[in-house]
Amino acid sequence: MEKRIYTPGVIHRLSMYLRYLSQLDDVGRITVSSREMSDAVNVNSAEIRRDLLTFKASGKRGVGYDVKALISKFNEIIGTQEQTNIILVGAGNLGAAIINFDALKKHGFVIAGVFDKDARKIGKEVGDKIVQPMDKVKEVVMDSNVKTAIIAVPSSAAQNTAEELAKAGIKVILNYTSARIEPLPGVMIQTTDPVEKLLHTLYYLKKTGSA
Amino acid sequence: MEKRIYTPGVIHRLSMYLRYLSQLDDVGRITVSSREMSDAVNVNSAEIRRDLLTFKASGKRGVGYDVKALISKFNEIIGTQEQTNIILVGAGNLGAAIINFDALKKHGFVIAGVFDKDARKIGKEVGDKIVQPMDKVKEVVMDSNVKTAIIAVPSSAAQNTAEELAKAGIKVILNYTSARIEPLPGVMIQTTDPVEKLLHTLYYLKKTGSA
DNA sequence: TAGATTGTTAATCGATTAACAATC
DNA sequence: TAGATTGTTAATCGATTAACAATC
Repeated sequence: MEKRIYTPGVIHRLSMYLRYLSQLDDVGRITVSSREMSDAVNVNSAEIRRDLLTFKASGKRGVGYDVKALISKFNEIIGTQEQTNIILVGAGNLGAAIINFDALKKHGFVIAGVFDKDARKIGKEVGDKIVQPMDKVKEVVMDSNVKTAIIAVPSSAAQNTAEELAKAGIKVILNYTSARIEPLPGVMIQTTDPVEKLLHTLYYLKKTGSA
Repeated sequence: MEKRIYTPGVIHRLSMYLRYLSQLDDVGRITVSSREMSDAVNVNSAEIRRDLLTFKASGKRGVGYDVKALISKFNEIIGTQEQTNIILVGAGNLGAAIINFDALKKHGFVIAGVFDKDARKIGKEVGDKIVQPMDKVKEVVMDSNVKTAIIAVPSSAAQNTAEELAKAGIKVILNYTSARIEPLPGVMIQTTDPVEKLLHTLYYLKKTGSA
């Protein structure tokens, strides 16, 4: 597995490149220039070349880059090969949406268990997973060597859920609610508001009068 | 309405400040120092002071900032007052999750209509909205002066949906799927992958060996 | 006054972009 | 060769941070 760590900005552009390159590959394109990629993904062509440089992907002057070579290079960097088990707490709409995102699978993350507090949800099938009660978390954490949990419960339940997860041995919590979670000893907490980027965009559109 | 446009970075920090300040206000705190805020939201205290400067929020040296004053200032900047109507296409899990985010409401965005192609979903209640068929989009766009639509359909349907929306008079599309949408004349398209930030964080954790 | 904390400047850091020689 | 496009350097831009005088 590629060991270098890139900034979020670079990784973001990388996913955009990948998306566009897959489209090209689908229609049988062999090479692509930084100019073309620039037009398609709206990133300055010099920046693209510099990115490709840091990814150690090289092209042919006067010709461009090999589409398939870039795709396999990028997939390697994103780390699709190595599987990482995570669990998901909260089988509501947001949780269900997360289960169904193939982007997670595509990036090598496997949802090893889905949990919910709501007795009515337990035993139900969501996506291709069966919802389990919270007291099963510990077992799954041990059995599947899980360190990371995504919290997608109602904001009001976020803090409680985090504390339960900490007790069950979870080391990293991705808080996918809009509530702040108080620090817990020995646990890394990352809050990611699910609509944040949507809001930024809307905010921008509103201010510029386009929305 | 405050007319200045701030960068996504600033707005992101602003929402974090707001979240923390509300907590303080709830427990009756009157003032807060940039140091305290810094500890709570993990942003350098100098940066916080500079942010507050650009927001034209002032404090008292040796004391700190007034909590309530900051809150109302920030709400003003985010533009909660002025309502903007938008529509949502796609009443699946992701769509339902979007409807239930009060963050949208809190920032002054009103979902004026929810639409879906799937005949089985039409007429059903999702959140507090009734799902309508796609051929009603035009009507709602006209009646409620809607320019902006959020697309939360399966990736495979994104392009088609965008084209239909363009025909119905939509000017701005927020593509909340992981598919790329080809440019459409007269329409601004913004793609926001719903799990992107989640993936970045996971990617980072994986590479550092913490996940 | 003494201690704390703001307001603000200047330094640093990192990311983006322009430009162009190298070379296919 | 002529045209195109990479690879790479240097310039620019913007965001973050350290530092500290002003002042509550």
